[in-house]
Amino acid sequence: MDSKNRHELNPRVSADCVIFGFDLNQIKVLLIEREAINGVEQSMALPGDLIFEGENLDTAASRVLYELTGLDEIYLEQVGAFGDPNRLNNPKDQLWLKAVRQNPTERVITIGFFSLVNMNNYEPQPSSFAKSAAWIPLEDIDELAFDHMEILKASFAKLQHKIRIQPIGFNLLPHKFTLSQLHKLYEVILGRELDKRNFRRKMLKLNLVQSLEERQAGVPHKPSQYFVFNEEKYNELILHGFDNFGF
Amino acid sequence: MDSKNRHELNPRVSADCVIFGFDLNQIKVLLIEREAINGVEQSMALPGDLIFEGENLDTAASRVLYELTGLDEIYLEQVGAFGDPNRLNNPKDQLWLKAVRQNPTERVITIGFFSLVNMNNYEPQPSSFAKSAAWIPLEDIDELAFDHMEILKASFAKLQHKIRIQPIGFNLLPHKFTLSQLHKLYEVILGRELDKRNFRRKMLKLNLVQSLEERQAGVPHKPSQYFVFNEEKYNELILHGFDNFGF
DNA sequence: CCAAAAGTGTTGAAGTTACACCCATGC
DNA sequence: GCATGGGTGTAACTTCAACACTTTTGG
Repeated sequence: MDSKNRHELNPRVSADCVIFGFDLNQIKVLLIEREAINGVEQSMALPGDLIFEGENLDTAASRVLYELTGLDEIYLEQVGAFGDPNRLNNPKDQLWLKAVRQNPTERVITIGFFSLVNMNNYEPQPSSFAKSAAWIPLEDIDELAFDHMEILKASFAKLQHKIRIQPIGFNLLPHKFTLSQLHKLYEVILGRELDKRNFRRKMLKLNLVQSLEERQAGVPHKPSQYFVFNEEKYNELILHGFDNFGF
Repeated sequence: MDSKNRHELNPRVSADCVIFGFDLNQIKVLLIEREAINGVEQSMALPGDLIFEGENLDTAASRVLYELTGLDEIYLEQVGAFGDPNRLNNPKDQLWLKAVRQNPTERVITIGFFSLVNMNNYEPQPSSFAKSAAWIPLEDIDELAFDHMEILKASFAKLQHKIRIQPIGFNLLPHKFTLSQLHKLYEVILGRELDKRNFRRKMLKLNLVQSLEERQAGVPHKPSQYFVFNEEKYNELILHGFDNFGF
């Protein structure tokens, strides 16, 4: 490509990120609140941006994530390209694009990503920029700008599928966690109850977690043991064709 | 988007198709042979094209498939977007692009698809156009133009994964087939032997195939029974959360 | 002592793997 | 009658699903 363009925006291609978090009770998504335009309220939107000419697609997604949250080295996975020619043509969305884009009617293909973050590592600042971000419970989201609802649904479907095959859920948890927290995480992602004993048995058999001496303190019930994720074991399992968590 | 542009090409986005076939013995891929440029031989390439401004991504992929093979209503699945800024910058590839593209140095993001076809429905015509197509055994392919090798690998990995979850393999077979052919298909896609008796038992238990009265004729061994794919049963299984073929 | 969540084993059913021989046909 | 691939059953093992009570803590 033309080297003169490397730091210019590519007006035809963007990256949008579905950022999942887990507050130990439910799945949340980090969304952008946008100012009303001419008095018309705007739906929330996924964080995203046009890519730079010299930029990889996943670098662009990482950049969006970093610029919003300051977080780096985050689990990120491409979900696919979304390119309906009419994806930006909703009148409300057009209002907004006219306010912020040089050429608001240009067709843009977006590449959707999802990422998994430990919510504790990012607390949205009230209106830190013009646009402010908020963690919204997944189940409360029923409308988003553009085709972002479609991207969100595809992302969550991929997460649901992938968590059964690879232990990516650990990216949503703090460094130390209890088995109950992990259990709850699997239940909310898969959308169904999992038998507590069977869950623990399977998880421990996989050796993906190792227990610490430390226990919970200050809880009004039997304190739970803390665990950490065993990365070496994970890498070993990946090599040997680990592909079934059993759920 | 600007309606004036609907029938123009979008110079920044293309669709490339990995077209898989199965000759009852091995997996083949339909590749494009390209003329040498200035005496420099060109690697084979995946069929693909820039998209039109008014065109959906999967419509563009279908169009590529249709223009090449005349086939319609083919199993097609998006694999993802491939957008390395240097993906077109190999000198040999640049030679070719200079010969065929208006702006050969423009960055192009491509959306990769794979499709599954019944090879009997398309016999490449020797040089039917300037460019001719050929079915190449998957295992013989070790070099392709641009980043097409990467797209091929991602596509095959997705095929391998998906065939364990959904019975998409039927798209590679003739309308009537034998269980041995189906068995062989699974073996070559998964890359390992599967026990004949266990395979048949599982497949029959799923009720995804139903036997015809008809048997093979003219074979120098016990003639095999023909089966057809049971689409109603498939749709029923999809609804009820069918997600494990058991391999 | 009460409420709350942590933690723990067993059993029956289902599914998976491994394995060897007879059958029908063309030549 | 021989070569070729088609077609079949069983037994040992592993995995999965279902299920209830005791423990530890804070208040």
